[in-house]
Amino acid sequence: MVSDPIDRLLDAAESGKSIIKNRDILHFTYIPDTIQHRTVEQEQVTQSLLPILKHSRPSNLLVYGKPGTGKTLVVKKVLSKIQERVRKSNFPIKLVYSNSKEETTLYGLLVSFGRQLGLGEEKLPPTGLAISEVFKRILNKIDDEKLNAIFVIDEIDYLAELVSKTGKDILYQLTRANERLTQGSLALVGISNDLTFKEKLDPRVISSLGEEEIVFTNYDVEQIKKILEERIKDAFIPNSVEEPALNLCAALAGGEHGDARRAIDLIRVAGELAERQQSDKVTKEHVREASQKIEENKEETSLKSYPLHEKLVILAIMKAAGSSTGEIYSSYKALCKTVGRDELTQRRITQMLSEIELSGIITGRLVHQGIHGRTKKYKLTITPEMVKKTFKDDLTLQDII
DNA sequence: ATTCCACAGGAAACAGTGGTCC
DNA sequence: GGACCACTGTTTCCTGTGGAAT
Repeated sequence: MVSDPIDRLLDAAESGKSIIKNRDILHFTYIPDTIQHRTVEQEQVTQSLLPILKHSRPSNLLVYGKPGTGKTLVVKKVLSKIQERVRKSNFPIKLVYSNSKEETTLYGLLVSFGRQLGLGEEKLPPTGLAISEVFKRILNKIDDEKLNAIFVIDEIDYLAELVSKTGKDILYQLTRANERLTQGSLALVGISNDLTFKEKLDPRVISSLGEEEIVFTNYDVEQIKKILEERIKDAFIPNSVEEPALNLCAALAGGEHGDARRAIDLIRVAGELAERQQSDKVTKEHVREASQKIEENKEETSLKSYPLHEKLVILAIMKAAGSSTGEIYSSYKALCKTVGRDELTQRRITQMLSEIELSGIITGRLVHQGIHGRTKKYKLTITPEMVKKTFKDDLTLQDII
């Protein structure tokens, strides 16, 4: 009897040889207790939002911390607790959360706020209005319903960037909104990964936005280890994660930025790998493998998500490794010709190259060649096979790979 | 000491899309 | 149906640059 490979895997999965008993726990945001190592910060955040309980407007608040330090979770937890208490006292506060990285435009961010305040499509169309008009409608809504709104703006550094790029001073207007409100109030909670982002802001905004500031320090390796241990206790069957594996996991994530999110991802993937290999323990090797796999996945997804011209540029670099912008550009032009697409200007391609460089798929090095001018030499950081593998599904590219 | 290369990369303008408002 | 708006991806124009060659 020949066993079908699909059946074999399904049988194995069903036979209960899994060492992860609750997968959900292995996601960063799952248990509120992820942030139990953040008691000081929890207190600080609560302190500064306390005025809400006394029915007055709290100070604006800025929260800093590197990714995976639990800052968003803390803010959300505190606010939801406050909201719960306030609900009983029938003092209407309205919590509004938005992430400026997900809402890629100023307009989108404001609309997302408006939606959460209960403005429907007819009051707040998804496009077409002037930003100042959207703003006015939001303020009117707050005033009309005598709301005490709290806007939580996650990754506010992105918003600051948008503001400086477009010249529309949304942040300034938001901080001054209370002067225009007669019935309601508006408080801001900004969350940022970047401690230096304030430099980009208008000083007037800084003074009112930064009324209170709280910094989340990075987790150290010991703390990450504790966090992992707690998760492992609940998510894995007992004794299925070897001590060295745990240590390595904490070291890898702690060494980077003290990123608990990454640590938890790592142990989850390692656990899944171990299961797939029918191993009953998660070993150091699994963690190493997981770390590598996460890297590769990142590369693959970012490669796949590039639009056509970016892909052509990457292929051009691949065909002429270690070459200068000029060479890449002519190689790119040739590729455009073979696939029958109009080529973009060199200026645009230089820009693309720096964009791709940011993602880490290629690296560039500025070289001065005396009379031969200066140029930037690029090369791939991933293997050409990887590129070929991910691009081979793309019909337009099939001929040139 | 000057010149001059081969670009880097900033700023602004533009075209096109998809929408509102009156 | 024309004026206006936001936004994206691009083009156009531009200034700046370190060191080999002269």
